[in-house]
Amino acid sequence: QKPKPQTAPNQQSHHFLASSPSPCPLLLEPGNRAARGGSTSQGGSACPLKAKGRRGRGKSKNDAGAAGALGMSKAKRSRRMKANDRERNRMHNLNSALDALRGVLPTFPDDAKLTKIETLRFAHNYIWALTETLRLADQSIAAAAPGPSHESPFPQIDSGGPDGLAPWPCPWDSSSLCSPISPEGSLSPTDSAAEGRPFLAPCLRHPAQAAFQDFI
DNA sequence: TAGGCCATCTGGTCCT
DNA sequence: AGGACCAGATGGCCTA
Repeated sequence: QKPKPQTAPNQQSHHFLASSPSPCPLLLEPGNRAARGGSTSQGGSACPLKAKGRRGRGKSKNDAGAAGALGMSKAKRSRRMKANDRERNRMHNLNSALDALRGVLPTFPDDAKLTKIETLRFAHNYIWALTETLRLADQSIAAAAPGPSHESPFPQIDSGGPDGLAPWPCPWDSSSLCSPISPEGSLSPTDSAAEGRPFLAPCLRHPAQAAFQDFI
């Protein structure tokens, strides 16, 4: 395993929603990912063909493989090549969406590009964090102005979704927002810890999050 | 050199 | 039938 620099795995969780010196409590630590290998020069590039002057990557059966020289009929080969083209396009679209997602996540400018899995995990945790922010703000307002007629300016995300979704109780004590790590979660917060990248751990009770989990 | 990350190819399956 | 989606395989690039 590649030794990842370990720097306070739960640091960002600890100053999450607190008066943090960081502009955003969810920022990934730049040192960690800056040390990660690999993904800046080629990974997720909008145009992979530009990578190191190579024309394409990986297997090139298109040229000499099964779809090429082997006994594949011209029609079949044509279908295969078209399918390959669509698949390439589909993956490019997926990567574009991933790039767009990276664009709205708070990271340091000089930070290394998030990997795909990091992007998804980070986005998941970021959403969770924002949700918690809203919930706590709502709690504060409710405490300041108690009354039956109180109408919250914030969505009541944790008390039943707007679309009739099941309640979204977070399994962790809201007073200690740090380290809501669930070892059972397929988002593998432990992986993040092992990598020295302190992502906020997921809250997987909401159906949308379950779907997100499936997606990952 | 090993391991991580990634793009691409490919065949199978499901959907329209 | 054709396209979308998926997962496995393969191999390149990069860093420690």
